[in-house]
Amino acid sequence: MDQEALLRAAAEFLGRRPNATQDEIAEAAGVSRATLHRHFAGRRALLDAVDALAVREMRQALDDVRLTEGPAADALRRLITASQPVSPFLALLYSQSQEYDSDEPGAAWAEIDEALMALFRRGQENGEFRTDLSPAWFSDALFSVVAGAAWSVKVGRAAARDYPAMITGLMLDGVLR
Amino acid sequence: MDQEALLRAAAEFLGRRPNATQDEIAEAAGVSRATLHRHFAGRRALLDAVDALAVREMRQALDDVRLTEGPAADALRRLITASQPVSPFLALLYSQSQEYDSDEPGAAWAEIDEALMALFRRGQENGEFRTDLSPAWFSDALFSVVAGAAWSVKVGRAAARDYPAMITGLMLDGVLR
DNA sequence: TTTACGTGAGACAAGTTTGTCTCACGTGAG
DNA sequence: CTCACGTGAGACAAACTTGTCTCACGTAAA
Repeated sequence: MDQEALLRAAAEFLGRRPNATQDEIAEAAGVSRATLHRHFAGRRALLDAVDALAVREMRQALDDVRLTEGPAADALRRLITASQPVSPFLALLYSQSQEYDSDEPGAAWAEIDEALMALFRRGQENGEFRTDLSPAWFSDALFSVVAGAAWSVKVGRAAARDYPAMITGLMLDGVLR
Repeated sequence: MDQEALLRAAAEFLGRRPNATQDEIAEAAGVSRATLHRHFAGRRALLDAVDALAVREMRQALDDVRLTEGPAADALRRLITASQPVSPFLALLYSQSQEYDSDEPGAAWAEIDEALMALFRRGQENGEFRTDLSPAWFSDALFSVVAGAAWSVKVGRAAARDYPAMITGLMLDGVLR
């Protein structure tokens, strides 16, 4: 198992069980605790690596989908689709970045949050999106819904292939017919 | 501090920090660890009590709002409003109920989940709600959005008084104008 | 074949958390 | 005033987790 795959497995498990012990994480990732330690020298290092992975992937997603191009709703759809690989651990990092003891991860997430809010603002300013709810809420809600969808997929309540449509449908149009 | 207030404070803190130690929980609740222990004899007992509190409050909310009466959308609005007191720790319990080691809490949550899905199905059958997304997803999404809103309120990104409108707006109508 | 490397298992020390208890104190009621 | 009660602080043992290391093994490449 290469380090990236190990890190991803650990991240996904931690996304579901923030309380997991190093033993449990290692087992879930299919390696021994010694091996986990060899790759990530301690829990702190592992958490930092998970955080860095999520930030990197979110930044990549933001770059790839070019949030500033085209209609805001289309950009949001692209982003939702691009978020799927990081979705199993996204909410873990984002919400805990507010509880984190280190300044740097928080700054990275703030930047990502700002990019999302800018997208929602753009949509509001050009008339695509409603203006009675705040961009900050939209950003938080998107993270929440992404996390919820990841969880649904993980526990088998939804199919992975439905991930984009589930979120897009709900975020853009809501449940009303 | 009476036991219920202590439990609620602990639950809210745990909702934000599932990893919190007993020391941290006690401090957040404004009591000593010894006192926390006197009320809840150990972490297991505390978690069980938090779970029972959330289940009780959700059941109360479901009873109060009478999900089977009136239009499904109105019932959903009533439920969203009624969920506010339990929102800070709802997602903690619901998502962890799937990871729980005890059968009973899972069963209680399954019952609550079923009531929610029944509401969404009712809405779909009578034409109020879209049918292309599943009631299971709607239920999961509601829990996620409720949790996200609670978090937004807690960290000051949204006002508590806006809680119902934030969720109702997003869940029912989405972000599109 | 040998060598290099990565690994798991197991051991052990250190660190942390938990469970539990005692003592002293403060508060409110009678 | 005394009594009853709840509490925090502190102590300590037990349990658990973490960090770290060594040894033996398996695998792949030369």
